[in-house]
Amino acid sequence: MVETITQSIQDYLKHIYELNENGGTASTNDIAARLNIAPASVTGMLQKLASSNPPLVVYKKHQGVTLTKSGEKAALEVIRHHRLLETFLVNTLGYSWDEVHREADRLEHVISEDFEARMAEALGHPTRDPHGELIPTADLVMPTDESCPLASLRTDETATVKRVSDDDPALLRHLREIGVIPEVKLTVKNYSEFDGNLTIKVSGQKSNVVLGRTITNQIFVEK
Amino acid sequence: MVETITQSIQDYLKHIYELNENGGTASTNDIAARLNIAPASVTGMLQKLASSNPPLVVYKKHQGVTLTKSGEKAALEVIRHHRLLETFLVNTLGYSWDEVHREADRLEHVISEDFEARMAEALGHPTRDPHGELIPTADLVMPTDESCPLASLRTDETATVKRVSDDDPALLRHLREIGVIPEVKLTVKNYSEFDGNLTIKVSGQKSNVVLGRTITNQIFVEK
DNA sequence: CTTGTAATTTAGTCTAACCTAAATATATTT
DNA sequence: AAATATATTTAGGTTAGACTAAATTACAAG
Ligand SMILES: [Mn+2]
Ligand SMILES: [Mn+2]
Ligand SMILES: [Mn+2]
Ligand SMILES: [Mn+2]
Repeated sequence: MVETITQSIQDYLKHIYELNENGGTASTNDIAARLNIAPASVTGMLQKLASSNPPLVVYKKHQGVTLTKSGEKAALEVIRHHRLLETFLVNTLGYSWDEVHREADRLEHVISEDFEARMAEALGHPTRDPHGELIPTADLVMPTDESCPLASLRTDETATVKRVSDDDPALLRHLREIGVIPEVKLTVKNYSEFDGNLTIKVSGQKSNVVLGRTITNQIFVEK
Repeated sequence: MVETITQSIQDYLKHIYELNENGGTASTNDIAARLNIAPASVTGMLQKLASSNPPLVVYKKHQGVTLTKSGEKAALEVIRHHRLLETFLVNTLGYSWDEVHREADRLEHVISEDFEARMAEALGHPTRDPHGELIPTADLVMPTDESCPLASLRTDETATVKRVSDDDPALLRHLREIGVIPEVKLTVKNYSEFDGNLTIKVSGQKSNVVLGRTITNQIFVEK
């Protein structure tokens, strides 16, 4: 009696997965904010996901949710679709990295497993999408991510950009302009105690850039 | 007050377009059969499409529907998506021609106009899909089709295959095997008065094949 | 430990798109 | 022209997934 995983449910699971990655449990409000849906509607859906067979989330009133094993598999399936699609759109159809997210957000729900496999094959089984985000494997295992926010670095530390947040096209265009893309090396020239600004030397760029917390929290690096 | 054209409506319009191409008006039952939906539900939808703003179909009780100009544009938009997608799946992802229809039937509703344009560009603005069906132009005009059913040919007539019906994967695999694909030449060696069977010599194939009415009505040729 | 605020849940509605069963209109035979 | 068969419509109902407004619970600060 495995109920159907609709497109809507897929989006819930995907966002719960991402919230779980950071904060532990995903709160009703956070899910609502991400999905642009009223919190009351989210509560209804969480109850449904928790009492489906098999349950997709673990839910206790007022305590948010975590994914069950089944829920996680379903989430990783969608995330794999999303990230392979983004890679495919960039490599095969010449999209730029700030344009792919919205397109992938719709396509992720309708491609077949065959389509997924053919993309992976055509792309040479990539492990990261154009924003550097890790692509779950075909058997739905998420590789471990070693990166930390650029915001956590201090003066004189050097690191390699691994991934950047993909949901703000304007930010992505800006990052491309200042050369902050995956696998690029950078050095922190200065840290400001007061506002948290970082002055950064990006490898291959002439002039330094100063980046605020909002941005440096969306860039992930490995030292 | 242009109401939203949902995925469901897109499918109605697409099938009404194709029914209009043959029979003039599309009947409730024919639409129902094509969409696998109860006739009563189709009536409800037709009433809605007729009274939307702008109206998408012309509907008078018990007399079936035809598309309005707006309805036709919306239909051609979906059909263009569908046929470009089929071409793209074959050319870029190595699908065989019997596998593409189902995939395209889902994707056609979710790709952006940008995706459409990029596909067309990448494919060199094709005019026919893998089954030989004509692709509406970017400004949504359907090229005129000069072909007639193979079933209408008689002994000693020669013609070029232009397109074949795309919705039965088993038939498509069979046609590929006997060499009946677009742009291939063939000659009618015999016509049977009784069952309508045609004996065909397909260019490039060793032995003749005998094809029944069900098949020869789904193959379209130009003399 | 009380009180105010923020988060969450409940209750009641709405819409799109389907369904079945019954009623009615049209078409085909006799 | 009537009788029958087929096609279509009407009526009433269901489900998924959203909404708003009101009620409740949890949490933080005094
Ligand atoms: Mn993305
Ligand atoms: Mn999505
Ligand atoms: Mn097709
Ligand atoms: Mn479709």
